[in-house]
Amino acid sequence: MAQKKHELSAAEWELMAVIWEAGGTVTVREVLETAYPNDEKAYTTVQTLMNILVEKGMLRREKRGMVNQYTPAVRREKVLDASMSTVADRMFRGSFGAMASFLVSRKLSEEDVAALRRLLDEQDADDAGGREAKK
Amino acid sequence: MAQKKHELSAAEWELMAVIWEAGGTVTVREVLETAYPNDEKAYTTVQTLMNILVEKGMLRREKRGMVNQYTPAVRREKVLDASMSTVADRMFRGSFGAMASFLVSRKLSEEDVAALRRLLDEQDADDAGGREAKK
DNA sequence: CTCGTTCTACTAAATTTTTAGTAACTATAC
DNA sequence: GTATAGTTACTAAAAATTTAGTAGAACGAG
Repeated sequence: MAQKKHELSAAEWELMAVIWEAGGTVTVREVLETAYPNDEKAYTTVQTLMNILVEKGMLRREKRGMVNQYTPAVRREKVLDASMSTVADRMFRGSFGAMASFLVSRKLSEEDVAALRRLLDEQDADDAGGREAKK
Repeated sequence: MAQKKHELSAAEWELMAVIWEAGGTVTVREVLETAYPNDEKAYTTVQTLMNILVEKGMLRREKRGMVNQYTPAVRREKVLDASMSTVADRMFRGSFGAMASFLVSRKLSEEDVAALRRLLDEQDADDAGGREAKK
């Protein structure tokens, strides 16, 4: 038995990023080779982490033949929602607006800013088109 | 001796948020009462954390009379820079643009979006006024 | 078959984070 | 001046994270 908090740790995010990127089902070997092409971590380390991710409900494990196949059990957006909320709480007193402002004023390149403006305009168009706000 | 990584943990951020907010110099007692008005944590827990924050270079400690006074040794923006970079690396493959887009499309309220747009416009004005890009 | 490789399940240790207790030292209230 | 309340320094243990080893099963090459 184990953890109450099902937040992703740093190492776990590293793996999940690779797994989501892969698109479908992956093995320990595949994740290891993608994430740590120069054996920065041991095979069994990745194996252990992936099993923890199963316990945390982030991955599903299914044995095909001898080998375990892992599939994401949660969409990245869902996890980002939770994680970014945690970050906002921790660093910006819960304000996503403050976080966005920080990014704009200190972190975004000119191209980033231009893209963001385009996104805002699109969103306006959508809103005008009658999409209702989502909880 | 101890840690190599001087990143702030969750509990440490909680305290630093209060301390920066306070504006000046604080004591353990003050931080405890502000952050945990209902004794969610023990006095000595906060004391220990604040001393760890001194070790990490986040606070300066100076004894006034019997009591330790703690002062921020780093500005919040500086720490945010580092921490947000870590978050971007972890969750958005290092892309602040992607992080900002995520916020806009999934997290910001209408008011947040409006404020963000104003900020972008201001920034445009500044750029037009001849401020050069900052590294 | 037997050998070497690969994989799994299980175990466990090192590190970091989180929490708090204890002993001893003041200041002060009386 | 002595008890008390608040503070510090020190210690330490629980919990979570990170890392990896070991034993044994299963597969493929020859």
